Amino acid sequence: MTPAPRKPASASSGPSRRFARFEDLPIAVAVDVALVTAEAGQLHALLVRPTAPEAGGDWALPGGFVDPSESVDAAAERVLAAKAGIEDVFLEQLYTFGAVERDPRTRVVSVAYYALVERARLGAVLQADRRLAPLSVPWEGEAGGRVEALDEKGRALPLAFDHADILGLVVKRLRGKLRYAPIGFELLPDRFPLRALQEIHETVLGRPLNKHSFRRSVLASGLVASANRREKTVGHRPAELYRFQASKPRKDR
Amino acid sequence: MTPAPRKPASASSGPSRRFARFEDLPIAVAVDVALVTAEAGQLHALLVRPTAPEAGGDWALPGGFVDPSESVDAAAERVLAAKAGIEDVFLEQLYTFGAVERDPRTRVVSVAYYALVERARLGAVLQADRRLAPLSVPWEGEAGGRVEALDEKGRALPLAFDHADILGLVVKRLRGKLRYAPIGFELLPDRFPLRALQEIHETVLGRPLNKHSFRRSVLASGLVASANRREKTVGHRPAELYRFQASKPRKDR
DNA sequence: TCGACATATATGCGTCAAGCAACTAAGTGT
DNA sequence: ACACTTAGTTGCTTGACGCATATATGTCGA
Repeated sequence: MTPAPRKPASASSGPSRRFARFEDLPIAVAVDVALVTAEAGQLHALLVRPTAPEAGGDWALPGGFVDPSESVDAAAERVLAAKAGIEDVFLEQLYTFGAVERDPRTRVVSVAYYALVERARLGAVLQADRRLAPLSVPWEGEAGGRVEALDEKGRALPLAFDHADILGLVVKRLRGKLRYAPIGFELLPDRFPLRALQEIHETVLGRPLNKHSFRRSVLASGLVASANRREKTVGHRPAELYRFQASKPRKDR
Repeated sequence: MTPAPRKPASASSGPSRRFARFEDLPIAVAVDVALVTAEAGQLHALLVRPTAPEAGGDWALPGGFVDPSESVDAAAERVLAAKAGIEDVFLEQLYTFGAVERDPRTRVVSVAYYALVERARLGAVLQADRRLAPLSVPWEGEAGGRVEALDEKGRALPLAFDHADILGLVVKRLRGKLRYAPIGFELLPDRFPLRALQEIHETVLGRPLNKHSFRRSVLASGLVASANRREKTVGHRPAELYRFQASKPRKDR
């Protein structure tokens, strides 16, 4: 999974070193955040190139160590704000990666998060050092579900550590969550045509959905309300715009 | 959420203490394992009384600190084997609890796991210091979903730290997972009547299921196969016994 | 030995959600 | 006026699920 040095750094710093108190155990706690959006039928994630060549110069998810005075959740928010300038978005813990040698330098346990944001909010972030890379998402049933990040020519970008695994799990989580949670709205602007929501779902699930069925179920869910407005189009009938509505007036289940 | 001392121990050991290397950051990494089984229509979890009165003498989930030389997953397995004598069971990461003051003594980030096992495998474990406590499981839609552990008289046992939150999340996870994963079999012996599987599902979901529908969907799933055997009963028709079958010969979806 | 009893298993049918296809609606441009 | 494109609707079919009821298979007691 990771190249080169195999022994953890803690071992090389003294095999018989003892720690008087458990809070001195040399395990660093970090967070990695996958900032995901959808555009043109593909999922995209924000990647940064580490300034230091420690990770082999590979592209990486924004991340950082957890400060002892902050909660792990707060660390994820801080990282997202510092490295992407993004606040107040859907941010949820994904999974904790605790393999011994996931970082060849030293022992790091990383709590991975994923955030969802509409594409338009990322404009200011996309600079030289930071990029929004499209993800090559494998078919749902495929073994492993390993996800690659692609550059502008469709080549796979080398990802640091186990960050490809993290992205793979993000996609799995999104697919599972879409079945019962309204996460599609996180990737859309305030007002949107139903077709855009369907495209989001199809992008996440990786398969086409029936227009009538989708429309029927979304409207019946009570999660959307008409904005009494229409989109501006250039050669065809404009679609009605909807907005997300938190209330969920279904009977039960 | 937790009583008494509010300041983390790291602060009291020197407010301006610096750490030369990030691996000396004073955050301890621990695992807590909820060992869950089902019996008589109720979920049960294994609780231990800490030998030291550090946690206020409250009942707690089996847990321990992660050793720098082992993965977090391995630590969970080790804790389960050491404190419950249980190996080779369904064991899955649940969530990582990272609030600053979840343990009033010092900063501990805990990776929670849950394990499923059939009741019969727990026999040797239930001793004076360890107990299998029934869980009072709130109704699905209920706010918070906080779960209590009950003693033999139905009174709520005081639980250490945020362990009640962990148990609440276990129940939520089980309910969600039951929809698409065959976790019911983990709680049953090798051969079982379908009625027992339905009882497991009803216990986890907290609501009755239609017998015909349940039977139909389970048999259609291809996950069970007849064991060509019947249970031994004492006054009525015996049920056919089934066994879990890994293959899943459905077309898709 | 036979019938009451309890639980298992099957049958029939109504309801509802989802899928497929074809149709109508509302814009722009020639 | 008519072609073109996308939006939205209608009708029908299929399949999953729920409820009620009937039949099956064992034990047990009169």
